[in-house]
Amino acid sequence: MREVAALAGVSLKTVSRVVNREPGVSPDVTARVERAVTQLGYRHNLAASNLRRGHGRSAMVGALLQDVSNSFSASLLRSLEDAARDRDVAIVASSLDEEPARERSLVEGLVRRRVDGLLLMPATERHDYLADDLRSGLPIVFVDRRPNGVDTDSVTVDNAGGSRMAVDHLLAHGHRRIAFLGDLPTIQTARTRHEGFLAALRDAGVESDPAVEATSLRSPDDAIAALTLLLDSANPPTAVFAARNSLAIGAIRALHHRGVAGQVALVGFDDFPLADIVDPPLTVVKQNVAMIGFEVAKRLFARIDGDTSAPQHVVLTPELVVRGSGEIRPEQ
Amino acid sequence: MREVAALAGVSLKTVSRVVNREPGVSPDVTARVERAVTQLGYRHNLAASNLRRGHGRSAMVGALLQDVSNSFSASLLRSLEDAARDRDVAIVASSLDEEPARERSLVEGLVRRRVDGLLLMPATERHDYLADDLRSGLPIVFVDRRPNGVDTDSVTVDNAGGSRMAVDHLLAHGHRRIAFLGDLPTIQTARTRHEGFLAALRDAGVESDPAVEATSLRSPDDAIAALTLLLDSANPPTAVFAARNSLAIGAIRALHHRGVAGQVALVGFDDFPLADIVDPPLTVVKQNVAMIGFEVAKRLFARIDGDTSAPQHVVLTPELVVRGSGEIRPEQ
DNA sequence: TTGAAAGCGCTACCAA
DNA sequence: TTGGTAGCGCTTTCAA
Repeated sequence: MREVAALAGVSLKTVSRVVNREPGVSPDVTARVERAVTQLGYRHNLAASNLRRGHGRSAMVGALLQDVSNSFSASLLRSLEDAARDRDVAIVASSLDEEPARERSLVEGLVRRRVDGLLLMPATERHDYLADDLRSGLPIVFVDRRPNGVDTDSVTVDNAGGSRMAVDHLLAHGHRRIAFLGDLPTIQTARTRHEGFLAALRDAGVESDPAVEATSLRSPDDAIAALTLLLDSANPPTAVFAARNSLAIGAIRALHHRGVAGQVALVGFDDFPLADIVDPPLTVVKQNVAMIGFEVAKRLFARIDGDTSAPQHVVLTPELVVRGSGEIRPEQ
Repeated sequence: MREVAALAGVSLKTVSRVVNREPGVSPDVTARVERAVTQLGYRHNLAASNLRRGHGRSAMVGALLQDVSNSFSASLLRSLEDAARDRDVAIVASSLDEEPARERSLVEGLVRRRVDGLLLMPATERHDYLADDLRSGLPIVFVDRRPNGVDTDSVTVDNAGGSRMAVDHLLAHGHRRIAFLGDLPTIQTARTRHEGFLAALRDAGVESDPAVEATSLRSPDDAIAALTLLLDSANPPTAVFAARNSLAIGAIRALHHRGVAGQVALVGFDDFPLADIVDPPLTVVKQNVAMIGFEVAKRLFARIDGDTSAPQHVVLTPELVVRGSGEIRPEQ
């Protein structure tokens, strides 16, 4: 910048004015400065600029997702990006992989980078560690899971209600022996979905059987193994509720391997691309990801713009999408 | 930081030493400073730190993908992230959506943020505009598409060769009338895939017919419309080559709608999750995304670490994955 | 082992 | 309309 000023024969401050398009610079000088800028290949340094401006803003927000390569996280990221674009805010994205330690160190890193806000799909159980940052004014919006130990905005879906929809649907189609495939019970959403599953059975007067419930399943392969075991058991389930999309995918594979793809009913939680053209087309409880992303972005940027109202907890209702796999009736 | 120094009764410099874990501070003082840090909720400011350090590094890299919510871009992002994690480098991710103007403005924004390097899946045709930044030492690695007008590292796949594999496979199964579904010819990879398609037919002595070739298809819906039209024509194709994954998805839907899913052969370019459980399982030419991501990250961080050797152009060979849809023979 | 002063690149404030 | 000076939060250099 000093060089630009020298070359254009003006002061530093004037260059600053031109670069920031501040009013009150003669066209003549503006042109001279701009020529010098391109000639020297000068690049404005945003970090230094923001430092001096003092407002402590970086024009960046952090997005801490579970896994940017999974469709749910990726779609969320995209929604946030679309909202951030108009404001020239950049997004720093990272994957947590359900590892609490990683969450904490990534949050730390983002705070050091002075992000203006944080989208957090937490891997931790308790969030007290964020209290300091929240108090100092860092906007944090939780997504998919609610904050615990601190109070800040969140956007979640009604997981228990979603499970209930799935189970009620299977019950309505005559099933009484419904397998449950779920993720780690330490994960809030996984736990709630399991509870919803059990509650729906109880309310219908159907006895649940832990023998057809598998939890702590982390991957499609885990789901394949678990479901295959159940199918091979003496008293196999006639229907399956897979409480996460990757587990539904594993379930589909397992059903295919065992050659019972059209005979055992299956409902998944969480839609995914192509769920309508797998064989048979998958009935799912769908979370409206675009809507979630929209709400999250809305909250986050409202906070960044100075909204200091009480924390809001938006809970969206998922929707049952009927496609075929969930309407298979039990044999005989 | 000043407050921390005051509270701990030491100088600024000493706080700096403790925060950066520099050696040569007595344990006693270290403890006092750390207590003050937690008490005051002090957060180290990385931007200011990097500014003063002068090396101009930000510990961030930019990733300019086509669309972070599509599986190819998202997987690439994930690979880069995994490589960046060990180095405590953050990733700023954005989507280009094939819009050249957006690419330029996003690059500009990242340069102003002084990212240490750039992963670019370009939306532009010519890349001369990057010359200044490259000359000034910004590492840029192109992925999926090669640079044009400037020379810098790239990691791509052999698109023409991949198309050839697909077509040869269909020819070997007796097809002579093969439809082509492709994206905008302005997109380098789309063009090359089309050329590979034509070359394979030519080499096999099969005459190509523009009537069964549809290009400029941007979405699954475009592919559905185009293929439906072809299927309804007087002389419909017996096989389809869909030169991008989203077009293959559209093709599957179209074949289902027309009830010819098991009768018309289909090969896609680019694998995607679940391609093995759609109906029929999709035969594809697969790009090894993890490998691409690995190579990209390797090049990028090598450059950041000061590698100044001549630009490298890594070309990976795709692989035909046989699953069923591509082995359907023409009727009669 | 600790500290004082200078300055990274930039902009706010005030003066000309 | 333009310029000088001070200083954002931090680290470097050199001295104590």
